[in-house]
Amino acid sequence: MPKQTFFNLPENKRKTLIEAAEQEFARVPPFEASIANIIKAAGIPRGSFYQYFEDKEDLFSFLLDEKLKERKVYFITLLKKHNGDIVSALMETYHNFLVELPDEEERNFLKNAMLYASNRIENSFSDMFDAEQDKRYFNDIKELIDTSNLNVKDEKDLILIIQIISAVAFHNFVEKSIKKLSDHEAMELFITKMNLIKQGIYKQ
Amino acid sequence: MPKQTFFNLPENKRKTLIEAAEQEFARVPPFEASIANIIKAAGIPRGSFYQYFEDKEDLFSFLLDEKLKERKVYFITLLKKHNGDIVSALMETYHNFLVELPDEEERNFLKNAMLYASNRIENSFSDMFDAEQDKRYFNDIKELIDTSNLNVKDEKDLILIIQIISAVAFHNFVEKSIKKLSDHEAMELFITKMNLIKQGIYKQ
DNA sequence: ATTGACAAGTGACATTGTGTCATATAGTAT
DNA sequence: ATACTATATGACACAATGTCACTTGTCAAT
Repeated sequence: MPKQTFFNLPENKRKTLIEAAEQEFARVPPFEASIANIIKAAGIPRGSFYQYFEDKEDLFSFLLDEKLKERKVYFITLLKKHNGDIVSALMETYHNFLVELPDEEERNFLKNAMLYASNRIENSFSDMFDAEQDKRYFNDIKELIDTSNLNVKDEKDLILIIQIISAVAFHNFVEKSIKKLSDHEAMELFITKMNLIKQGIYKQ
Repeated sequence: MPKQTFFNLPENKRKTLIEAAEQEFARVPPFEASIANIIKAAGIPRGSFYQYFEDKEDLFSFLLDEKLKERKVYFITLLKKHNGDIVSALMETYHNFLVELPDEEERNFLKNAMLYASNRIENSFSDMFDAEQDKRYFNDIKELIDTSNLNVKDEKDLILIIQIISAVAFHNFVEKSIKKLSDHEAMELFITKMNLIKQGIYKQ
């Protein structure tokens, strides 16, 4: 977590700094991002940076968490829209992520995060069950999911299902990036995979 | 790829260098690994390193590919042992990976790779279909897989299934590492996930 | 208004690491 | 012996990180 000093900063200074950091993390993966670039763009001295953050990692985590929070809120909206059908909701989330993210910078930030800090993101869903505020988030989601057509016998199964579809969505995105698939191609593959998971890969 | 010079090296010098590199990449994730440490441990001058490799990334890729090749060969063995049941074979592969990897260094190398170069590994299976030598590997595998109980209508579906179970295995490992689960706990979760995928997450 | 105490700001600096290059050395074919 | 090519080497230029001693700002108590 950033230090208190960071949160005490006047609004506009904090915004500028965040904006500069987002630019840098959109430009290159986190491990290549340079603090020097960030402070130059934000116009703050080197020492100040270390007043606000432990290090680059600390800043990156903060930004990533912010973004993921937004995504989670959005996912809840979609879950409602799809009447609790978790796979449909995820498909629209993914579609939106691929083709409707309007901001190039946002897109690249998330792409760099997914490719090079995947461990953090992949567990974004899992983390829900540890942190306190996210326990509430999971409960929200659990309420919304329609389990009547799902093959689950308890809450644990539900968690596993969320993990499975997240893992596949995630993998699909990595595949898209590496093979440079079009949005359409990636979406096709994703849909087929989801169908396989829904009906089961083994014959009954 | 390493430069020809590297392959021209006398056996023992090359071994020493590889050993030093593996140690370093087992110690820390690739982006924190230091060339300085590697050359110090290997006892070669700085300039020589750049005779052999483009950069750290080049060396890391080379080592990773070597390791993955070994894993692939092992997977084929298991596929035979399990009479073409791809899920059973993967479960044993995963089990072996968790509890029977004897070498602490090997284990850490792969762990660092999986956590911080996941994009490379996740596509290890996918890559099979691009590179030439790996096309042969996929054909080998395809021959061995028993598709009679699988819900596949063509080769494409089979590829997707391989991707799905790889993605889930991969995610499971990341989860284990981050939440520090025991081998046993991780294995339990994995088995349940595989069963969900086999029978389908939706009621028929 | 002055003081003191604590919070925040600052940039020079030590340290560590990277990739390059000019030069030295070894190997080989003629 | 010569010329040509491949390899070896470490000093160096450059870039980045994290720290620290010092400065500046804020604000409550007197």
